[in-house]
Amino acid sequence: MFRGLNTINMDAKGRLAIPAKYRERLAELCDGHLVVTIDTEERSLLVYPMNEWEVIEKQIAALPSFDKRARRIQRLLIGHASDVEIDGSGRILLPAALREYAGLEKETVLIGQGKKLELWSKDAWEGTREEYLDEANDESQLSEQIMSISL
Amino acid sequence: MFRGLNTINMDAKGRLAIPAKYRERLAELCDGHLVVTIDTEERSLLVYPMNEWEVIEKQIAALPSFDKRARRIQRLLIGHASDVEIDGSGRILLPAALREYAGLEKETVLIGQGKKLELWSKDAWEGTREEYLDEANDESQLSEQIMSISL
DNA sequence: CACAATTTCCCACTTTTATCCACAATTAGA
DNA sequence: TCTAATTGTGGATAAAAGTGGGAAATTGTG
Repeated sequence: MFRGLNTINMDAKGRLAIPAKYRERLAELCDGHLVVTIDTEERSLLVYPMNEWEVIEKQIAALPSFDKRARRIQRLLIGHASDVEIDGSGRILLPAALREYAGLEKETVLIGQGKKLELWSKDAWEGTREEYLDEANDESQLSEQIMSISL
Repeated sequence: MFRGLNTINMDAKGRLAIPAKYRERLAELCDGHLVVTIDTEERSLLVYPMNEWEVIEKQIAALPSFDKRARRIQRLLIGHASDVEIDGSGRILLPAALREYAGLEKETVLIGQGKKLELWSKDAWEGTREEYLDEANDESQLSEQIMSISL
């Protein structure tokens, strides 16, 4: 499971150093071969090890193609999915289109989310996080399922 | 079960000495491998032995990922969860982002809470404790379940 | 086909992190 | 109360990771 939050500076060429603690696992899992796509709910990016992505892609591709919403999801997710390799210095190069979508400039935040990672611009993340915290304290908004977890 | 309250000075590098009385147990339970994340209700941190954390993480990860509220909780809890190891001198290094979240500077309070520990800045803890005491004396705020406990 | 622009690869430098060690403070025992 | 053992604290140093930039290779274009 990927977990935890890492702030990473993207350089002028759009290169992003993957935290060293993740590299070994990524090398094992997928030989450093990742897929980056957009998160359709937030202005952020999703980063999958190739093996995990393939599972997701199959599910998306299997959606009924006569369903308009399904086709939209397919266009968005598969359409933006970019193959990306970890280079000799542990960095990936993010396609300009994806950088733009997520508003990435220099300061970014890479967040472990179980089987995948999420990538945010630092500013966007900090703003969004405050909203989340407010909502997490509003019990009326939480489902029973969530309330039942005893931390 | 962890119980009791310990005041600990964090050093300039963000290192925190785990009370000696906990060390042996933590070595047995999880080989000194801990996970620290944020408490979403208070500006404090939760410290879990790895084995306990894994139980929690599974429950959180199992929430339906198409539910926005669930995804927010996942982002907050799993996203801030940091692996941390007890070093040769019995200390852990707290990631800067978590220190910031809980407003930890130097004086901190580590509080035993059953299967986990909570970490507060001393000032924040003392303020919050007073609030709790006031509320606990206001019987109208207590649920039947709480009232029924015979101390 | 030549040239420009972009991308990829590689190397060197800087910064950060981890590990180790030494000493101070505290506690427990005699 | 003194001594010994354990715990707390700070810092030095070696290793690793992060960062930037230049040259070579590739691609696109006139």
